[in-house]
Amino acid sequence: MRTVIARCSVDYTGRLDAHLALATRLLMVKADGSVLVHSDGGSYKPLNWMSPPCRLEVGQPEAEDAAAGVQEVWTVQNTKTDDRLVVKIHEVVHDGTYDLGVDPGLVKDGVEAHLQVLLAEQIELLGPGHRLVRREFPTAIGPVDILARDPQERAVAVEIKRRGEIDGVEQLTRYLELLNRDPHLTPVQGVFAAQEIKPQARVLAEDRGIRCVVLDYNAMRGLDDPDTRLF
Amino acid sequence: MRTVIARCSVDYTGRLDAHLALATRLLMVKADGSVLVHSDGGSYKPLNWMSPPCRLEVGQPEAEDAAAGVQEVWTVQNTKTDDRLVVKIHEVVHDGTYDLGVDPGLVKDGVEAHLQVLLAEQIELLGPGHRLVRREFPTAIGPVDILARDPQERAVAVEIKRRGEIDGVEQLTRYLELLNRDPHLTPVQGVFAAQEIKPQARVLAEDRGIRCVVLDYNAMRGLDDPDTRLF
DNA sequence: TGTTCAATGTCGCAA
DNA sequence: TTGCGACGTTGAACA
Repeated sequence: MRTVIARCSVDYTGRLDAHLALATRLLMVKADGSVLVHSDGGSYKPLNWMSPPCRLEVGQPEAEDAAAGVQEVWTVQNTKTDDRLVVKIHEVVHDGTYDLGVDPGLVKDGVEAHLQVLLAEQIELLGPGHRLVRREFPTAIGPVDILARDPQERAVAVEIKRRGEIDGVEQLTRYLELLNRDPHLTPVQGVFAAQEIKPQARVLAEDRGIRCVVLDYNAMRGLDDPDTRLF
Repeated sequence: MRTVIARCSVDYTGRLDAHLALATRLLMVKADGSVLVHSDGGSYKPLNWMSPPCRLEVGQPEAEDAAAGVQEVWTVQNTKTDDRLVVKIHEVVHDGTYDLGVDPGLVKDGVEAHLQVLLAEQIELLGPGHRLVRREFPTAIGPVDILARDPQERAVAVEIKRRGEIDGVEQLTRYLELLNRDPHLTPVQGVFAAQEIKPQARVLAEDRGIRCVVLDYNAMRGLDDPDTRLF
């Protein structure tokens, strides 16, 4: 990992063309040759960057640029596409190289998959007397998150999202249409389950006769076997 | 802008929970208090981060952590949500603070919009005798990039992409299906115009009777009024 | 301020 | 490799 604080201008050519006027910025050069250009604000997204696989070449400026004060020109060329990043460095404020080693990586918890496992374990959150048929119930257009039976043995198809929005309702609608063609299943009740359900999604779901269930992730996890916790 | 190279562990709690085991990483602290945690690889996305608005507080470790070698604990709390990032620092390899000033910001060029304007001006790139009806021709599912008429006055719908891939062909197909329902327009010829067209996209387009046109952006811009150039 | 839509999206998984 | 969908998506345009 190399970090350079430098007054520089930057040009990107590739899927679009983008230009950064002369200013002081942080340049981050990673072990794989990728380069990030950060300013002192904004989000986690760099102002400009080059993703791997790519190669960084450091060269001398042409006469015109040299006359304008350019000390060094970095050319970062993607080795697979024709994307290119050119950094013209006018002044280096700081330059450091550090050995970071290999990162053990990020461990995530709380994604949709975990919600699905928890809801399968706690299927009565759909209502008393519900019974799990299976998770990832296969259909021609992909698996339904959960298939269950209600106390009257009627089929219930559940679509789970962390955040319930309209596209999730559309997805469930497609599943329901398909599942209802199966004489062993029809009529299939739809349940849209999410930690948070957007008003628009709720309206659309209920208009289509789909029941909405808000899941309390922390409560569900609290009931969960602690051995299955990730950390 | 402050950059710290440190051996640290990181925990995020918020929309999900995520954990980074002890390793050496780059911590970037921006002027607005936001923090990025980068490893020496991967993409431009940090392993973990906190977006503004947020506040960084530096504190002492609890007894147990101190015994495990923690020197310092950073707590980065989002001031609007309950998202929180906790960085436990075991060893600082480098610590630097730099004044970057305000960034003039990114100037983008060559996006789809500019190609659209240029092609509208140079509509005969579709073939001699073509005539522009309008850009952003409205349909129920969104505007078509360009609607034109060929020399025989037949409607031509154009979808423009910088890089022509399959999803662009699908998009145009949906527009064509809709436009062809209009008796004043049907039959509508489809044209898929891009600086570069992927072989798969070309095959799919031609299979559907959609014509492919490769645009030479530099040539088109050369014919354009230089006053409209961005930089 | 909230909503919708594009992004140099990125990332991960399965076919 | 490619296709598909989720993302702590982010970010901008627009109502």
